[in-house]
Amino acid sequence: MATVLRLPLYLRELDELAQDRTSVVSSAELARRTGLSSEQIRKDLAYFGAFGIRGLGYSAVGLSGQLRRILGLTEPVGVVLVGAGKLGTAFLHHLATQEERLRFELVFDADEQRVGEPIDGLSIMAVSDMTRLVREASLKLAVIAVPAQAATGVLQQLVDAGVEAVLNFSPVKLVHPDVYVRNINLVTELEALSYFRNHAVTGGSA
Amino acid sequence: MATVLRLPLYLRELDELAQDRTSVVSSAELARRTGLSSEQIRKDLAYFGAFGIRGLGYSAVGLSGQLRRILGLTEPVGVVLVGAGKLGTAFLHHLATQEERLRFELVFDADEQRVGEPIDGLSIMAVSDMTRLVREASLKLAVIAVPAQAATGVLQQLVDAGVEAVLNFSPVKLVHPDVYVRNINLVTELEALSYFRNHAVTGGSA
DNA sequence: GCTTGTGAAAACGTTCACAGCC
DNA sequence: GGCTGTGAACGTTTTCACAAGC
Repeated sequence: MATVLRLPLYLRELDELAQDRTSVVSSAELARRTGLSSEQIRKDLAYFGAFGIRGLGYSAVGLSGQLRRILGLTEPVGVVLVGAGKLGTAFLHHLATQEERLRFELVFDADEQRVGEPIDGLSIMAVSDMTRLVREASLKLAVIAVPAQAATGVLQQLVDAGVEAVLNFSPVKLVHPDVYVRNINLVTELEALSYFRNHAVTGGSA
Repeated sequence: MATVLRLPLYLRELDELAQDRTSVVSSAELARRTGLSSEQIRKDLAYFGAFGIRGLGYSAVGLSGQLRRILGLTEPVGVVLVGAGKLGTAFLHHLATQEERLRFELVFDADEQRVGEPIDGLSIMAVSDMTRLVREASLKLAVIAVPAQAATGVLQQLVDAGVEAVLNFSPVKLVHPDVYVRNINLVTELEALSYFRNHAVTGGSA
């Protein structure tokens, strides 16, 4: 659902506004800040309930709390990273510095040589221990950043370990009947850019 | 247009199949390989013309050529990277090793200390020279991987330099009337994952 | 017989317009 | 008066069903 992908965007703005605990924000103001339309924001929020006050707007603190509840981010959520190559490492670092609600707790890499290597406060673990360690830590969210040929196997191992949602950066589209997989293919995105350059389409998304 | 975002996916599979220059592939086979439905693939391809042969399928070599033409990738395309932090560097490396149709030709970073630093065969340039150098190299595609507060300014400089399409990884949604901007917000994607974990939605996208 | 190409239907997402409420 | 919440209109994307062609 497209709506859900926008909630974190709102949350980000609200948390900034919520530093003044009394601040009230209108859908128009959120629209300005996020680059979306105000009616879209109202529709998105109304889908989950009536959080606003007519004539006034939304309480920043209140709405932020609602969104955190909806997203399941009321307390920090642990994430497992598989693949400590350049991309995985960059994502790990990105998250460690930019986001406190989500936290990588385990990192795995297929390269035995690198097991034990410290990386942004964590230590690389061996994939052979993955299923056990992920299960023991009760991690439900995973990021896959491994080469194409390893991706399918890694996904199955993660599902076996109890993971319930996966963000996949490997260049193969992963699908699994039991868990939600979101695929992001960076090369594909860039190649598609080339089309839009030639066709002067303006605007964009996400 | 959703169709365009899938063309690179087809291209990838076709190029693998096209190693046998006589190979012919059906939409069902492409569907299996890409995780999409066969009718979707036929619709996508039919949107740009009738490339198949009824009863047989599509010539891998022929269709690959058509898609390259449609995407504007018949010859290598130069790309400029702005922001040589962890994320930008990872993307640079990723592209250098995984994709020969697109090639980063210039890299910029705001940190003066890093100007001249070698990076995957390129040398980091100063942002102060960006507009001039990008224009001289006639680059039309750009990737932005800079912190939020710098993103808007960088986008405008790139547009001034003649860039026509942009892939933006900074956490602010960029919009510009004159060029196509595709925004990818990694933190947002991961936060949304948390929702899908809690709601047992299966499947995924892109 | 097998597979493409396509109109029609359905699902999904966004925008519009305004009634309802503070 | 101002802003939310929502039904209706619109547009896009996907799925269905099948006729057309090798």
